[in-house]
Amino acid sequence: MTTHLDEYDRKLLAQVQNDARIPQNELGTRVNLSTAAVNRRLKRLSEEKVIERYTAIVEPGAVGYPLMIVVTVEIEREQIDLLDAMKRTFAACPQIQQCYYIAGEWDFVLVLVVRNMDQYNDLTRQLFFGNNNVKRFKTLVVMDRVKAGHNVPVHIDP
Amino acid sequence: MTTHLDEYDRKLLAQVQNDARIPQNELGTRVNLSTAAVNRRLKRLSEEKVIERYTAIVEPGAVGYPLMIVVTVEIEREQIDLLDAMKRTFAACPQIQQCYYIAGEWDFVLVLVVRNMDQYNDLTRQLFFGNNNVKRFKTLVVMDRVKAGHNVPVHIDP
DNA sequence: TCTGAAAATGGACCTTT
DNA sequence: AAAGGTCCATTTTCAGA
Repeated sequence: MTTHLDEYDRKLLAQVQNDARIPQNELGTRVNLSTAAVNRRLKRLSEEKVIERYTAIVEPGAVGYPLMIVVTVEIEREQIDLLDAMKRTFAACPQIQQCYYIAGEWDFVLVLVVRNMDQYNDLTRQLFFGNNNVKRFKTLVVMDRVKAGHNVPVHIDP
Repeated sequence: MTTHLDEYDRKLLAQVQNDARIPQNELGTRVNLSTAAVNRRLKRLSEEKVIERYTAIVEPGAVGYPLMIVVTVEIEREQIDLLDAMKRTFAACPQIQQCYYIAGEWDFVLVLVVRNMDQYNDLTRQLFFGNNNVKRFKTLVVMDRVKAGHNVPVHIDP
């Protein structure tokens, strides 16, 4: 397990989740640390994989993927090798942004972006109709991305 | 609409989605541009909001939020002010990472992270049972985060 | 925490198409 | 005009004392 995170670490994480390009001296003034201390802490947080990675969030519409779709998938049999193959297939599909394996009525939730409905139809053929371990799936078309991101609350209480 | 993106832009976007901390001279050698050209293009992509923002991805388990849950929500009435109020409530909840307003059987899909089931129960009271515009909701507990991110495919064909 | 070297960013200016 | 390249000043990072 990770070394316990103190309040400085939490404040830093809150900041860099919002904006990863704030310079370390500015972070220092915001959280009341020297630049060097900020530098060491961020380095440690990356090394310990508390910070997994840094990324640029691209607006899908701007690059020609204006349509977002959530899909729930039920499979036929939860045989381990079939399951793993399925996970690999989903993970390898560039249009699939997120894939979660879940407990309950459904087995997978996918979040994906596509150019248009035609492309989504093609994908359903490849991923679902073309896979005889898929029992059924349900398509939920996103009308409004109200909130998107992977920000994790880092404060003690809430 | 945005100025058309050329192949350089697409290559740069692919790179910075994977790792936003690659220095611009390294990006330059990878895509065959000078550092200054890379700098100018990234600046433009940010200004045009093709790049929405830069962020650090934090591992939820490392900060005490090991449990991820997907929730589908059906509401009673799609009255515009009620809907907006609901969106604001969901957007303001720090445990909710993503909130999508969708067409079809359900009205919202939420992706959230919590410390444990107790905290999730508390949240359901606040967000769902405590809101009389929520007709019903379904809880999908994530067992495996197979793939997570917001990477958008940036290449022309696929 | 402070200091300084090395690295990275980003603007000025000139050249090419 | 639009975009690339080189050069250089400023800013940022990051390690040693």
